[in-house]
Amino acid sequence: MTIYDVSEKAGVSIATVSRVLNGSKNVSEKTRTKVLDTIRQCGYTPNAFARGLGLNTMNTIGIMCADSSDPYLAKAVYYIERKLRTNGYDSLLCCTGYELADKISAMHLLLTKKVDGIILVGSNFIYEKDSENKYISDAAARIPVTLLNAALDVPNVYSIVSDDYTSMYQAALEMVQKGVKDVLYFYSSTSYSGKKKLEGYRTAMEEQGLLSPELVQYFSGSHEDVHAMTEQLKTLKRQGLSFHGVIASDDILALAAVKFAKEMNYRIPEDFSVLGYNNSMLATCCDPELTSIDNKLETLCQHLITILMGVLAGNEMPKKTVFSGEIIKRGTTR
Amino acid sequence: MTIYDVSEKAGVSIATVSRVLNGSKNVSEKTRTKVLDTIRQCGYTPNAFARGLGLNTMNTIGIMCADSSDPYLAKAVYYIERKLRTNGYDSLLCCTGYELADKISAMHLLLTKKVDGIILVGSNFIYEKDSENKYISDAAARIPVTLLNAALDVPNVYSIVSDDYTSMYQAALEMVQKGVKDVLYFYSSTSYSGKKKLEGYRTAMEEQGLLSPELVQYFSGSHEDVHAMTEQLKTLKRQGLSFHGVIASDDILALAAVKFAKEMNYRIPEDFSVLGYNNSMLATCCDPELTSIDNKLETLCQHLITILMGVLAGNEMPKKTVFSGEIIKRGTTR
DNA sequence: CTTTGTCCATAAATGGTTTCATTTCCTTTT
DNA sequence: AAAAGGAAATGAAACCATTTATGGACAAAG
Repeated sequence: MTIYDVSEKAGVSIATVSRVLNGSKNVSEKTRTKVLDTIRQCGYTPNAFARGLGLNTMNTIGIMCADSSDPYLAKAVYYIERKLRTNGYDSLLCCTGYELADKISAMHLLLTKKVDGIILVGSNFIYEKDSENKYISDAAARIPVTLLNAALDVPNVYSIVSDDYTSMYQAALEMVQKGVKDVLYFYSSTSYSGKKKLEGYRTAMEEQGLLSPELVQYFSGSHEDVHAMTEQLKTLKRQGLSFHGVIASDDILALAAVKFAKEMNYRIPEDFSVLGYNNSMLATCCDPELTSIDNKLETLCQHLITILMGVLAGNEMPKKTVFSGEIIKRGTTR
Repeated sequence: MTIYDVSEKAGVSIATVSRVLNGSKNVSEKTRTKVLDTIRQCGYTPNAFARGLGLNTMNTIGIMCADSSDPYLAKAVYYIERKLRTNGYDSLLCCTGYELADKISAMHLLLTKKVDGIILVGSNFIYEKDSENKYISDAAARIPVTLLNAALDVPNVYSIVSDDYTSMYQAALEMVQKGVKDVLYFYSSTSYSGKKKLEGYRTAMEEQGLLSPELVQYFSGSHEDVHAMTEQLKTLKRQGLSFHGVIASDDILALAAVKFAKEMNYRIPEDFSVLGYNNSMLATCCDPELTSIDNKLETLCQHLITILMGVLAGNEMPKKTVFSGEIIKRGTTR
């Protein structure tokens, strides 16, 4: 069943069928109903590939995500996909992993498939060196690229970020002011937003004259291995490091800190404070429940889609948008 | 830059360029290198839409998932996407939500986009009535459909399931045999696999003469609302229901049960046993850690892809494959 | 009688793949 | 050595299903 069959059956040209299909103005009511009837009768649907060829688009957006099984990124992908589809776009998902080479090849694949835009979900797509971000600017030379939780100042790249720096700065400041002097920073990511968070903590502690290198601890193990995280904290304790609060770059690290505190028989939050990040489901799974920073993921995603749709419609759009986070106070802080 | 430009520059016909591109046999080594050189020189890439039109495929698989932000489904989507791509297929993701109407329209969308196959991730796509599953058989009349964690006996539909019935049966039996007589079943899903799990519990309890309707409790609230889950258990207790063990259809429900037990000052597992399902990250986040049933998600996904690839290659493939689960013993059971 | 505007058909363009026919070249036979 | 046969290499053209530009027919208005 092709547009030719329809045109023949309806006794009009294929151009007229196309016009009816696309709601073009110059079609008489009589012809319109006649064509629509024929289409309904024989259940015709336009061939998507031919349509793509003619229009040079199939209304598809490429979503790149290092690991969509990470709960936070999964939520982002979910929001983005739903909002894209309500805007008439479909999502081609690429889980790239964390290797640059794999990201580059996934990017090539999406460009080859002729998507209309690319969304990079998560801060791990931006690297230190400009040369390592070339794959992004190259793509942006062809189609708009949007970044969630990362920023890059390059033409045709649009960044949507939450103000992780300030969130962490305030969180650290608050914890110190509540009397926790030796606050350990526990992190597992050196990505764009990972750096911002660390910077926020550092600045706050420095201003209070409390910054110490041993209090900044990197966890290099698997992202889901709560055991190993707890173990690392225990080892630090055993080595004589004193800390009565943990600010974590992530709820799961925070959860490990809570586990650690319990095993040490500290009272939470009286003897030991913990602060997480992302305000994920884990925060309410924990006992006591985690105080965590919410970075308004859905708002970020909504805005990202708005920006991308604007760009695709040919409008001028802001290159970088910053949203502020919010500390959700629960049981692990005073 | 089209295939015509390349053919002109290389002094051959477009057919030859196409043959070189697709690794056809009948091309002399001399022309092959000449064409490849020209292609490299001018950085030509075939137009994906034209290619799709010619081949009637763009090597894309549609993935439908009610809620890809659910950790379990997110993991499944992640595995599936990665494995698809290593097999040369891309993933068009559709998060449908739980409404049948939305599933149907997402299905239409995927068919319109001419994907080569459809994967339904999660057991919530199968309904009681045959008429409600019509959207699946309709799709299967056109392209292969594969089901993860659900089964449907319809031509061109391939089901990959874990044996939830037996897993639950054994888990319930074991708990009873360890001396927990009043085991409450706590569930939140009435999907295909949800029913199988409940059936497993029911049969085991019935065989022991311990089945009681009040011990089967449905949670109707939000999937992430641990509070409400715990609250429901507390209410039951307050109403005089006696239970010293909970078998949950999901780790998060199990986690709520652990919270409940702690608030009641029960010792786990001495006074109170809990068993979860999915062996998710939550299981090791909990304190004590959850005993949980692992249904080998990655194996299921791997097999699903193998089946789908086989079908797409034109091979005869098994219509239904069943894998058995495994109880991962941790701290919440004796 | 010309102009304007509406409606519609024709034809070109989109960028590939594939089939079929033809040429080329090598081997075998006479 | 010439002819025939066959396989490999190549090109021309058909085909895929649409959009869009162009232009023609016809009716109403000036």
